[in-house]
Amino acid sequence: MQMPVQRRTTIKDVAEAAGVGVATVSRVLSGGSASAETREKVLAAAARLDYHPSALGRNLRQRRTGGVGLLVPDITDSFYARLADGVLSCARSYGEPVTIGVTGDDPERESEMIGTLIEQSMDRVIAVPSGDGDAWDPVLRAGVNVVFASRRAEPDVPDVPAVLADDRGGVRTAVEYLTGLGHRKIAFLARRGQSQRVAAFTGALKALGVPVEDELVVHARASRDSAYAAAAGLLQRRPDVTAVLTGGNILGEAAVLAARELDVRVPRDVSLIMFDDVPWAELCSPPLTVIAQPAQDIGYRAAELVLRQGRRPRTVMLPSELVVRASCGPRRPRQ
Amino acid sequence: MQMPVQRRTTIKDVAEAAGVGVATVSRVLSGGSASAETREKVLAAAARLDYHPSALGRNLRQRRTGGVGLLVPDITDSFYARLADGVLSCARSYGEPVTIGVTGDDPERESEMIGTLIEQSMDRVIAVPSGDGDAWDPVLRAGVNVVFASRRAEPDVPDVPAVLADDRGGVRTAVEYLTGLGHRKIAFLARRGQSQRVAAFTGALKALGVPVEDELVVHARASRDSAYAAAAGLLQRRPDVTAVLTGGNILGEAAVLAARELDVRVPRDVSLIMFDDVPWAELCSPPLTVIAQPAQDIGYRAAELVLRQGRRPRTVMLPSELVVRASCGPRRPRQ
DNA sequence: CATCTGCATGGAAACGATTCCATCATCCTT
DNA sequence: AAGGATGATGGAATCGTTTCCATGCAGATG
Repeated sequence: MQMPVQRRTTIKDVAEAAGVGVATVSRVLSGGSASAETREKVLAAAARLDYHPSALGRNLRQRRTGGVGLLVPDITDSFYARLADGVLSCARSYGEPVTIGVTGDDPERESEMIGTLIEQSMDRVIAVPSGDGDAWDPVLRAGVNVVFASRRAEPDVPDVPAVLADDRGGVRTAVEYLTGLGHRKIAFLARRGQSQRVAAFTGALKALGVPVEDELVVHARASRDSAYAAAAGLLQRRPDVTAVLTGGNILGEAAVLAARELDVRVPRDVSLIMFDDVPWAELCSPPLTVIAQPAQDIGYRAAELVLRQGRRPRTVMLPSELVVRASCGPRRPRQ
Repeated sequence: MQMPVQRRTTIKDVAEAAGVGVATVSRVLSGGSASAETREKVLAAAARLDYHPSALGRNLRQRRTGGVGLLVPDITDSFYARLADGVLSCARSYGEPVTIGVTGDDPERESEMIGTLIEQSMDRVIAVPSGDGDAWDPVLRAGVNVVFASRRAEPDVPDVPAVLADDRGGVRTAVEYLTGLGHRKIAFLARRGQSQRVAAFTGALKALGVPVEDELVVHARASRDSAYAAAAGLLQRRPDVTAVLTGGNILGEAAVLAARELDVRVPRDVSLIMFDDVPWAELCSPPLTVIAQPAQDIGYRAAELVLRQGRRPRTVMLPSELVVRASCGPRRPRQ
């Protein structure tokens, strides 16, 4: 049984029903000037016919698609999910739809998605940039309003505002905390694209007079498998390491699993601090000490920046916070 | 410094550059018939001008927006995030953008988002329905291709296919497992809208000859707070309960926290089974026994259904699986 | 040779909104 | 009372595509 598909009621129908011209209907509906009497008639007709303006017509005429595009590396990662939630929540209050793309932190896929966005004439985009800043050139030239969230592109793209968490501060606090507990051999498990955090890490070590070993900064790709391999590799290769800082919750998860698998006790054998507070950090055994990031806020603020016209600051910095639970202890050599 | 915004190159520009008519360009680019020579000229011109067709123009003409709409209760919930990931991954292979809306499991918000979808002329929608099936009437009448994921609307909407996990089977296996361990007072922590699972739960109990107590089915709203309140309330009010089944991972998280707070040991005092396997279930202390759901698959299959034309089955049922870890033990009275 | 078939082609009409501009009525000012 | 300012109004152009249809040409068929 096929339901008859009814033709969409257009502005023309409303105009006819109200006995006025289409221009008048458009004006009334978008808040232009009109006499009280006409306004009445038009609104009545629109309601009677259950008229909903077509975004398509409007967008074509205005040469822009309403709504905002959002590009994140992985929607399955709690951090990006919360970020997306912030964007969605802000966009909702503006009545704007949000189109999401997953880049997998792959520059090529990112370019592909950017292409789609241009094709859609999206003129407002929030992105966690994965790759090459140069990929954003065509977008900017097309007049798209871009805001970066959670990190900048590299090489950096000037004129694009960014909403960031205070990585530097978070890392410094964490490193100070660990050295305070006596740790000297501290490793950093990073994902590609976290050069900002890595820089903050080595900087903090230097500032505290702790020798920096390049080999203690380990890079993984964005997948769970790669994260696990990196974590397990580090723990096996360097039994002298007594503390690990992970650049994200996927890596933190991998570190916990790898430690458990290799029978390395947390925090007895190694202390662990994870970037990003997630609901399960508290449920974990032991509960994890984390550097909390305001993921939802980052998304919300970025959306505000992209949706509200007006002066746009170059950078909005949001605070990170060290949340101490039970995954760190005093240094005890493992060997 | 303001970058000059360049005018978009249109099909007309290409036609001019290639020395042919616009109709011909359109035909060549969308695979229509044309002589080899013309095709050559057109493609060369298009490439030279870096022409990207505007989705806006096409959509208006074809009276439909490409892409698919996706409505989920909460993108922050790992289950829905994975479901969304499945949808995104399938849609990507079709080159279709995905627009996401969060309903918060609130029928009113759902209606609002449905309104937005219609306004956008989205003609393909995947939804985890929150409320009233009747809210979907206008959408269907507008000729939109809808597929439900993870659950059906109630009252059910005929003619809308659904991709579901085998709740019934999962619940039955779990209940059999618990009764096998000697449990008789088994509670179900449900979220609103999980009547399907609740029915399966009471059904399974009946089939095993265990008396059903209505009071042991507790309902919570979609928020973390509400989930915690429900879990804590249950554990305090009914010290005779020795096993708890939770209808989702948020409720599972709440149950673990509440138990810990109230000094109820898992699995010594109560056994716990959670619906939906999440990465942290293994990291939890104790590791949780769960009913795993193929969230990503559900999303992928739903997207396939909505994107691929052709015969659409009324229901696609995907298997659930009981993953036994360490959160269940033999019955030991708490009192 | 006349006609028919088939194909490539381009002009023009949609699609549904916004917005420019010309028209007209009304009211105020001098 | 004439002129100008103001505000409401509707016709028509526009956005960038697809698609209908008429045209013209080439080759096949009677």
